[in-house]
Amino acid sequence: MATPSSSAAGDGPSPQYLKVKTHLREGIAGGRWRPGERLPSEAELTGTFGVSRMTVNRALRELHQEGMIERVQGVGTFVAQLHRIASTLTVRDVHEEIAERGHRHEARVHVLETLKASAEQAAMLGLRAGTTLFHSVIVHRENGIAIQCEDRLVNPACAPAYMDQDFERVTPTHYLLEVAPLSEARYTIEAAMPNALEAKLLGMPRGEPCLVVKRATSSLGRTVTAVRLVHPASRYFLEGSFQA
Amino acid sequence: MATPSSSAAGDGPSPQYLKVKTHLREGIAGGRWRPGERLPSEAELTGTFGVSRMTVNRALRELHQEGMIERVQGVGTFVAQLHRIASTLTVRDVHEEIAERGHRHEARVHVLETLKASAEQAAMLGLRAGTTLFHSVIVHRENGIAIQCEDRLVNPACAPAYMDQDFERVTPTHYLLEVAPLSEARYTIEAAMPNALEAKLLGMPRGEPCLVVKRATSSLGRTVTAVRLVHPASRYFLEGSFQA
DNA sequence: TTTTTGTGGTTGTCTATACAAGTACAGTCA
DNA sequence: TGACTGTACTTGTATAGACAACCACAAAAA
Repeated sequence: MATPSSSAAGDGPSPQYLKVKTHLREGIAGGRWRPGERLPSEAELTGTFGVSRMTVNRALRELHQEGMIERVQGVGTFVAQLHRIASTLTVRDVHEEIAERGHRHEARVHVLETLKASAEQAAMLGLRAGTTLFHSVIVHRENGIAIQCEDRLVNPACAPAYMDQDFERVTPTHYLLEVAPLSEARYTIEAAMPNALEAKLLGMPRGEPCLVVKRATSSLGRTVTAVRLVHPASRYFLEGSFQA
Repeated sequence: MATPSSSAAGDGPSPQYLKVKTHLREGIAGGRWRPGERLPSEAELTGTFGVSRMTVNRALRELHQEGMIERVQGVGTFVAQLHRIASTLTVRDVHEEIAERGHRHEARVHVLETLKASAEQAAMLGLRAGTTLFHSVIVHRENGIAIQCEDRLVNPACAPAYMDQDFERVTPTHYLLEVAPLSEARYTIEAAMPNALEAKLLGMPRGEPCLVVKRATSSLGRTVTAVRLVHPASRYFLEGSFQA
């Protein structure tokens, strides 16, 4: 959320629905209402704050979307059981990520080829074995230090011109998002040792593990690309935060 | 383009605002509107769907909250640049996670002690060095297989009775969430080699890396606990999905 | 006793209207 | 030319009212 967690700062008058929202949010965070406990009804809050029901409703609806409260039609509104710590983990384009830190991004293309899909590769893209695929291996550097090795398979039907791009200037992620609108992605995050090629390309000391993100992206029901992003443990980690 | 377009379906009449929402969402996912392009104004959508502006506004506001569109007051509504794949990564209580898979969860307490905080430990909890802290090391097993080593520091001021709990029955996460309402958490995810103790407790083969989640949890502005969760790479990974 | 029916309270959605705040642009004035 | 102003359009917020859907609970009926 953008706005001040506590009462309105100097940015001028904050909207009414935000006052209701922060009042409830602070009450929950402060233990005024415990998990499972019932909150005041919309009608009560309408009276308390002197605002219309629609305004109260918006506050409660947004708190519900944020997972802070549960609502049951005909019964009432309750504080959610917060035994989960959920937070949006953003897996961004590595170029953007580096640029945002104010650092220099370089990419070096080590492989850019077409190949016949093995059974395993075909399965990742939902195609038949033997189909022609595009394959690229690119190392990304932040201020000269290798932080990611990107090993990617691409479905030619979704990005026919993939082989003609200059991936030292535009990242495959960026290009593919322009060519095929993103509709779905699945990913896993795991630790692993790099294979020989990856260790060499990343210039990794022997015995150092990697943080590996595997991601498959679909557009309009077709799998566009499957990528394996390998990061040296000592140079890269994911972080996030959760605010109740 | 007439009205509802597509997937309304099955469960009876879906709300009007959802029809507007899915119409726009499908248009964006299908490339009808490209990233950066301008969408119809609220007034136009009002006419197209024959609903009130408040209903259209709700649809657009929710799409904005979901990161699908950008809105500029006085200018218009635009398709967001989807150069990021954001998804809620849920870091749950390990007991719940295992139970959800229908498996058996066991916990074994290896350390449960009070200690004087080192400078580094104190910093993690925002306390002064030398303060008394609680410390626990617990190994969690799924169907008898060790999948997590939980090394935790606890601020005694927030959970005075921590040492009296039976953590083979209730996980520290669960207990602490009951004692101190969760208001904020920060975490990092990284790959690392286990230290000697962790490798032994987890029964890990030599040379296998770990997925490490570090998390600090705050309640009412005070840091309650800092935990390091170590998972053998071969037995544990995180996964998630993103739907546009 | 068991079943049915009403009734009041609650959330979910929708409307028509209103004003505020911001932007873009054409037209006007110096 | 350049600065200013007015107007139209857009989104942001708020209101009062309405009806639907749903639930809990008490009262009435079997």
